[in-house]
Amino acid sequence: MSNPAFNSVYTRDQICDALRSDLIAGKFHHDQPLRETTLAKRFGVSRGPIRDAFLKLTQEGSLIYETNRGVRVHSAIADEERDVMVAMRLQLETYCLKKYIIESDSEDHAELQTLLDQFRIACLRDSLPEVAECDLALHRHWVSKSSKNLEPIWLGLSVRILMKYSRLDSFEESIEEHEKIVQAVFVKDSQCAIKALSENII
Amino acid sequence: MSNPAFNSVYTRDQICDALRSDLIAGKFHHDQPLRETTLAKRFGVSRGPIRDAFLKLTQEGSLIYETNRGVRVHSAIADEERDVMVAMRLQLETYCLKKYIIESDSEDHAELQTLLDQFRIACLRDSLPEVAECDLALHRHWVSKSSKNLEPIWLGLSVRILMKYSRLDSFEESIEEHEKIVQAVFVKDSQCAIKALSENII
DNA sequence: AAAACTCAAATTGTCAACAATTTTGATTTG
DNA sequence: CAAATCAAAATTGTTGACAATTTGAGTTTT
Repeated sequence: MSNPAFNSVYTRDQICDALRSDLIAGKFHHDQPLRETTLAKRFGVSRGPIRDAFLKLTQEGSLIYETNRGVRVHSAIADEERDVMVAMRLQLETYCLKKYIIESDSEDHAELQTLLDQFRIACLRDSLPEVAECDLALHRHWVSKSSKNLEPIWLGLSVRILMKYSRLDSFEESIEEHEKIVQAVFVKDSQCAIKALSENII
Repeated sequence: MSNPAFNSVYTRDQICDALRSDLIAGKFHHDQPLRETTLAKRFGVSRGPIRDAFLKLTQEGSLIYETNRGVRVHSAIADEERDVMVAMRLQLETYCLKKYIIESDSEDHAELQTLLDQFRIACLRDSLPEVAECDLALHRHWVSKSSKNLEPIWLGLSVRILMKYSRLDSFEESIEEHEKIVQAVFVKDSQCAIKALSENII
């Protein structure tokens, strides 16, 4: 929320990421319109980069665009639709995690450990936006390492799924789930990792 | 390819659709960079709308964007990745088709019939770009009617899958497959429609 | 001849201004 | 008073200009 007017050199992608975080964190209402000029001021840029970010987020599915009317936050998805998305995401991540276990080296594992630590810290802080972001970053790690082609598809799914439940019931439980996955990855136990993953993504 | 300079009032989305068709039809090579100015001239607009279209296509996954270097056509996906995408797409369309069968009215069915006819014509003409486009339009019909939320995700998957095989082996076979699906839809035989769908999406 | 350097050309990034459209609020009309 | 009308304000759409960056050809240096 606090964006210093000075030294604000936001790139397209940074603006996009910042807005996505806000969306996941539920800082905007459903159907709330987002105004180009308002955000241009907030990020200290002109409307061009803002429009770019809007288009990306629209394609991801978290914003809706209508000609001459701009974008607004997407309305909530139905439980049924969410179920379909979850099943698709699980399919995608299962493939990526298997591949990751085979191909990852110790450097990757170190990075994974860091992401897990950050996730744990966010949970302990009880900060929903941070937890959601760290959750996303953790999963993104193995997806991104496994397939640059699947990554954008994964992101679209995950954002919508996270938006639906801005409420992760129990943070402690969530830590345990992720630790289970990462542990299985470290010992290269594919089957166990997939099992833990399918319990996490629901 | 032939775009009259006069009366060229392309909107963002039209440009996006036109480029997507070209991409699916294989009119650009893999890794070929797309230049903003070149396309701006072709569509008779300034660079702004072209950038918008690039961003959408990038998010869909058919283009790759690098800062200060613009976009280029995405490189081919691996067979493994394609298999994952196909499985995801099938899952998504299965849900949509079931829902469509329940909810569609006679007006929808008339539209569906039209799309099927157009697909048949394109096949008989032996024009790959047209066939690909009609194929997409047909499937898009029931996806779009069933879920505006799933539509963008579906599009991203389908475009990449189609790009991989710009070669549909047999057009006659493809007609039959689609006729089977549509027939089952008309008589509201969900099970049969899903079966035909799963034979079509491979 | 290969590598490093220089500078112009091509290309993308950003912006501010203006045009077109939609929304808002006040006013008129029945 | 409700509905229709109209003008002003807000907002998006598009453009051309300029800045920043990358690319590529030619030159120099080793």
